[in-house]
Amino acid sequence: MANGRATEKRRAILDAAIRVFARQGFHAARVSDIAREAGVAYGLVYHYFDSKEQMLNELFSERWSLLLDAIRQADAELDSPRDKLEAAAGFIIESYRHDPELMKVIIVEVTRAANTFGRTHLPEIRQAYDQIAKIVGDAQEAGEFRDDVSADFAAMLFYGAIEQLLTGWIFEVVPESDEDYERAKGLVVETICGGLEPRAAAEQLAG
Amino acid sequence: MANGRATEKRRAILDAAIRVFARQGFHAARVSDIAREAGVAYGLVYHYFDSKEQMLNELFSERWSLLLDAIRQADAELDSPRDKLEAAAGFIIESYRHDPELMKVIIVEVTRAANTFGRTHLPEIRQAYDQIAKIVGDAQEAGEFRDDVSADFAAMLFYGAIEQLLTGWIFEVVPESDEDYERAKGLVVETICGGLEPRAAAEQLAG
DNA sequence: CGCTAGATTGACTGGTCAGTCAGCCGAACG
DNA sequence: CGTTCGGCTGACTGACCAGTCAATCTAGCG
Repeated sequence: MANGRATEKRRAILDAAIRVFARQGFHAARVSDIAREAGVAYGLVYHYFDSKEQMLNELFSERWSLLLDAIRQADAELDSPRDKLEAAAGFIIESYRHDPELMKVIIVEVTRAANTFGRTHLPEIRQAYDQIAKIVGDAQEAGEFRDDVSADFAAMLFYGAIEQLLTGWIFEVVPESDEDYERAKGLVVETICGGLEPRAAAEQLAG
Repeated sequence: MANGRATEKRRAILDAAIRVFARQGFHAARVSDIAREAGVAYGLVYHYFDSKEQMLNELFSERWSLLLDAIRQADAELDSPRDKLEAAAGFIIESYRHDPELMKVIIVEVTRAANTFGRTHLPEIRQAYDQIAKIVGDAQEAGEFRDDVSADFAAMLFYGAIEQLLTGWIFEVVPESDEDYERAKGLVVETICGGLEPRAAAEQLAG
């Protein structure tokens, strides 16, 4: 089927773009590099995409919507805020484990590049951020988290911490083991929540 | 004095570069923009600097060494790990308050751009990072911080959290007040330390 | 088999800019 | 007043590369 073939080629180009963007960075990536990597003529790239930038946008949005869904689902299906946050952190870390090149591109070229593409995607990025804030806010109302740290602020720290963690993996070239990933999921949440949760026992006893 | 004049011009170019990099980002910044902003002929830029990149490198290193000194000094002169971390966070936040454009350039173009210039400056960036880890590590040995979270890991979260905070200020265009800055200093540390400090009272009473 | 439409090709163009360079200006000095 | 030298000028060059386009190919259809 011609249509199927065409779709395959389109995908091949997009996948090649991930590899090239991850290897060279968006700016240093030439469209000709992507074409070569995909084993395709230069012009074909422009048959399927309007511009180099559009490829990056598509890669980002495709993946980011999955993240938004995952957080939304975690918020709906889980009870404790800790579990929710762990699910969110877990999804991001799993995304990296599953496709480090794509996550590298997303973080380095979009999420952490807020003056170029991040600008365009700021609304999407904000959504993830707001969802975390909502989880924290709900927990505060329920008395499960202390409320002297604003939910937005807490979300920011949570998000920044995870991003820094991935950035470390991406650039310090630490060869991460499966245990590292698993441990990290728990530790991020444990470290952050330790500061967010009221120290019930101590305060109740003290007060 | 001719020499003094020359030095002045050099500084003017560097300052113009800060403004232009902050406004347009390093990649979109043309050397001609910097020259115009500095009120200087195009060629003069190359009289004082070898390349556009060198200007960015110099801006970064100049400021970053101050940060390293500040953390080192805080570690040496203060006692509690909490105070040390608060001094570190405070210095970064004050740097932003004092010269937001320069900090924007440093964070956006270097610190968070680890595939381009961050690569070059990774050793310097790592030093800051390692100093935080040392503070945490010492606190763990002294029993002031829990030791089931590795010092490197904690440093990463601490650092990522602050960077995200500044990034938020930089891009969300939240008009920050002086109180915001002051509050943020305390809250970052309070939030992170809450998770790092052993809940002494509770555990002692429980155990 | 001839025809059409979409897939595929890659040479070419136009615009952009970092960095160069040949020479001008003005202050200090003899 | 002439000379020198560093500061200073801005037009120019060479390289690079995103995006275009006219031409070729191929699959399927009547």
